[in-house]
Amino acid sequence: MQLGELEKQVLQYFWKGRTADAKSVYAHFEKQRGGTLNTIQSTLDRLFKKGLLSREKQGHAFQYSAAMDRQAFIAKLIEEIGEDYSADPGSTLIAAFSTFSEKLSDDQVSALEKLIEARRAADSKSSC
Amino acid sequence: MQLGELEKQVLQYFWKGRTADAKSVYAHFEKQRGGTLNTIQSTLDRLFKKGLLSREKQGHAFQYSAAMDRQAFIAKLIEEIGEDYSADPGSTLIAAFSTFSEKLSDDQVSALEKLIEARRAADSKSSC
DNA sequence: CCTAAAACCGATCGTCAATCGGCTTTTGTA
DNA sequence: TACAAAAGCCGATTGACGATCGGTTTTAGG
Repeated sequence: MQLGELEKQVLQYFWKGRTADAKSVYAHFEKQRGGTLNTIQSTLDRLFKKGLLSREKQGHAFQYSAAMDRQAFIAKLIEEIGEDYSADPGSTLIAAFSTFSEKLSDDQVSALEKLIEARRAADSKSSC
Repeated sequence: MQLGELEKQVLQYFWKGRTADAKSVYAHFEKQRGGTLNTIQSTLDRLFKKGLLSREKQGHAFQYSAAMDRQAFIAKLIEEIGEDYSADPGSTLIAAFSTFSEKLSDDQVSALEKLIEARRAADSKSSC
């Protein structure tokens, strides 16, 4: 899932938990980058078609909101990396993430361990 | 770092630990996908310019090999995701990876824990 | 120095994001 | 119900970039 620059920025905007129509999004981005309402509109449409935004008609306009949160999206991207570059996504990614972890602080590594511990606890609960 | 389909395949080829010139790479890919030597050559060149392959002249031809292994490359991609989609790469990625870990088997989660433990041990050693 | 092999250059094609003008559809209201 | 504004949708264009390959230049080795 390769996104363009504007698409990324718009997604970030919706990850703040907002719900907005094209006009509002345009109002937000017009100041910092110019462009026209139409550009925003087609970007919203592209993101919708990619399944990254949800929308619902409300009066005149569609109200858009994030279809998945940042965390889920990033997890999806990580998953894709595995599919693209590895025959055995699981284990390769694990090793790679370990390599990546070299750039994390001790605190962050601790946080990761806690999260894994938590998911493990949830796991054993659901399987009993 | 977005790669094209052929680029990915060529990279995978070199991750098997091989060193090869354009002709050899072409011999390998010709059967499965056709194309010309020139196509392979320019793909090798693109990968070289992207820093993903190293090369060294040997006689007539360049001998190419992977500039970084699969693991390092994937770690790099994960890092880029953080840069692209998060103000705070470290912690967001950690949370996202935890989400991703839901798709891993218990064994794989254990493996990850072991790797992190190992990296932690290496860490405390180097900092003392 | 000459020649074959390899590298390099440049053009073309396909895909896709960004951009935006203009047409169509929808909706609220008179 | 008819109409005007608002919003959506369509199509064209531009700019990147990977894939592809023909043709020219460079180079290594005899």
